[in-house]
Amino acid sequence: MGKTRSAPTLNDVAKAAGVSTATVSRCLNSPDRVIEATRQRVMQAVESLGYTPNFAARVMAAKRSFTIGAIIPTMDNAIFARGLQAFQDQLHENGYTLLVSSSAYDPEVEREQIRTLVARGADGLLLIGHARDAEIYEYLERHQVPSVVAWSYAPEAQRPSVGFSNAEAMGELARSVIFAGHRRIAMISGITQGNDRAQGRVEGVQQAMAEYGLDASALTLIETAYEIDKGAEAFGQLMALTPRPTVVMCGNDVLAAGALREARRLGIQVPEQVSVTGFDDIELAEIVSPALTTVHVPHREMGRKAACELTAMVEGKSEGRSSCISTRLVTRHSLAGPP
Amino acid sequence: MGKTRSAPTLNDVAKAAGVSTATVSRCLNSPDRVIEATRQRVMQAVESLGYTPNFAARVMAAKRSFTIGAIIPTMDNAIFARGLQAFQDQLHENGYTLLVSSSAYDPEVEREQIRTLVARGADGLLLIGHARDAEIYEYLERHQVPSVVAWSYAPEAQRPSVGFSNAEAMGELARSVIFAGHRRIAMISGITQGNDRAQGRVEGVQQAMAEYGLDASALTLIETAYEIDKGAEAFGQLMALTPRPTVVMCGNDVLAAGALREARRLGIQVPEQVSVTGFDDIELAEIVSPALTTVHVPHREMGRKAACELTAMVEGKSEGRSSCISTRLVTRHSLAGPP
DNA sequence: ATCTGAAATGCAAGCGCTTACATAGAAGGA
DNA sequence: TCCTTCTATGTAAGCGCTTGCATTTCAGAT
Repeated sequence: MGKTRSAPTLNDVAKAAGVSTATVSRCLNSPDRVIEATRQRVMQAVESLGYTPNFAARVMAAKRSFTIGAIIPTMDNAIFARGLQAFQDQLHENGYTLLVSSSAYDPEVEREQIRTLVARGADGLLLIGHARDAEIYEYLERHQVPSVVAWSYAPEAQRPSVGFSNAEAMGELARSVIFAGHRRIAMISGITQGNDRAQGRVEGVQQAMAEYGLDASALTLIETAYEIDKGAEAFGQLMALTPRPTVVMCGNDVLAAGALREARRLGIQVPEQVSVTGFDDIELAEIVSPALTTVHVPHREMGRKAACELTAMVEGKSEGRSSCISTRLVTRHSLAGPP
Repeated sequence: MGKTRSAPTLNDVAKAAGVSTATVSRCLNSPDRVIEATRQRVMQAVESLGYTPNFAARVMAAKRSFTIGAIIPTMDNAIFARGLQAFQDQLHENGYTLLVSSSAYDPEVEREQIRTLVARGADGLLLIGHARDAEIYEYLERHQVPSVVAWSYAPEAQRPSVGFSNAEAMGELARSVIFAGHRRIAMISGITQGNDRAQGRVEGVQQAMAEYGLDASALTLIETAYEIDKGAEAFGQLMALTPRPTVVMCGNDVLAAGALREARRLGIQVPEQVSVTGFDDIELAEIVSPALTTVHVPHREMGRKAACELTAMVEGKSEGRSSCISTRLVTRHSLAGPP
């Protein structure tokens, strides 16, 4: 197959330009430390050889990767998409690259991914939610990798977090549900085990019930994975109950979409016969019919803030401050009074 | 600041276990080349030090990263999610890690991402669609990075591809639309510029029309970005036409979901007053109402096949074979005869 | 007991880059 | 003119790992 031209290295560029590798490196990394004429010669060589620096070598020598890692529970649905996109955009603006992996809500997998990302030289990590083995935080500390937690706000934790109070946000929605007259309340929650966001949302509902003098332990609760089909299934079970709940509050919009789909299949009118609510206000919420009454989470804002905080930490400009973003109710058509 | 215990290296492990670094390395990479007793000692040291190999160093020394890169046009919606998930799962089974970036449908960005991924030592690349500068393929060749194209099937191209014929798939749907009696056909397509999938889908409709003796140039076509809002907007424009089309074929389910949303807003009954079709059969298709008549693409199968082919190429076990997967029509409720 | 060959382990040379330090000109002041 | 002070560039030491080759070890054969 003839001469196998293999990828050019710094050295090749240096030779071609008649300078040392140090100069080429400087041209690429701090152009102003090199005189104009030399720089042009070097850049030309780079261009004509089609040189791309070897990342591994660079990371190794510089001990800096300008890469941020993020581990999200799932890529399957849109829950994290918008926030992550904003996170990435901001990161890019700040000169960093994002590496994403998904843990499938499995702590064991997550731990593994964290190690992988660190081994790959991530300068910082974005984590979702606080619930996590202390050992993991120790590991990050040892490797001196800063991290911020998003989708959850807990100023009392020593970890910086950028998010909102899941309990309060859901509580607000629950109060308006109760205010609409509902008393037989059911909830389809995500798995609360090891998921502080899901836990917070359940607590939010319970607190609101307590506030209104309802028996919070009377809340009919089904926990299931955050999938459309699961939401549909849970809704089916709930509708088989006697007496039937008059409202089904869902842990997120995906679950709610499943509930709505099942309602349609069963010929149950929403909101005439039963009300349904969501959480997150992803695009889906507006597409389903009836459009979902839900809690709007400013994902973009959260993503951007998390990115800024994290890069500041990586660059030693911040010790890690938590910030709280505020959610708001979005009233559409899936919530009405009880039948 | 006291003693800063920093991350342990191979060397630290070697010392702790009283062996050479070579032995530790072998323990980790080919355990059977090391005697049981030694291995135990080493593993114990690894464990107690909390050692994680430095990825950059490993890649550099081994010239192998067991990493595959994928550049998809967007992460925003679910179009690529399912296929990519399957791709990743299979990759994981084969012992590889996936790195994903999204190009926002911008060739310039894509080219950059490809370079980045290669620089990061990706052993192979997954690309979406064929339309791409020849220069890019040359670059990949020079760096000896194999690639496979997915979401598109073109056996005549020298690049291996795993996908389906977008034209045929859409053609089949179009034939059934025409068969249902529609003559005034409109289409909301993704941007066809530099997107062979979108082009193929449009051609599919036109071919079907030609087959049935309709004037293919009479197809009312709107090109727009693959976003819900855009789909809604385009649908609005189409409905303002006189005479109104009796069916709106959408380039994918996302666009169709937008169309349906707008129809509801305008008080237009689907499919009584106008029919709507989608493409892809993502979860969304079943959630919207009426549920979409669409083309089912076996994304998972495609993802797995692409992963297998690509890893085979990386390992020198394949020269790169293309394979075609087959789509099928899914009849739901959004398509009926013309009013 | 000695020899042989295979198996286990050690040695050390890189992989491609960054960067502290050394060096060489150039420019300006005395 | 000579010396100081910059500035631009070169030199070379790693970064943490893998791996070809050399060396040691040890079981079995003689």
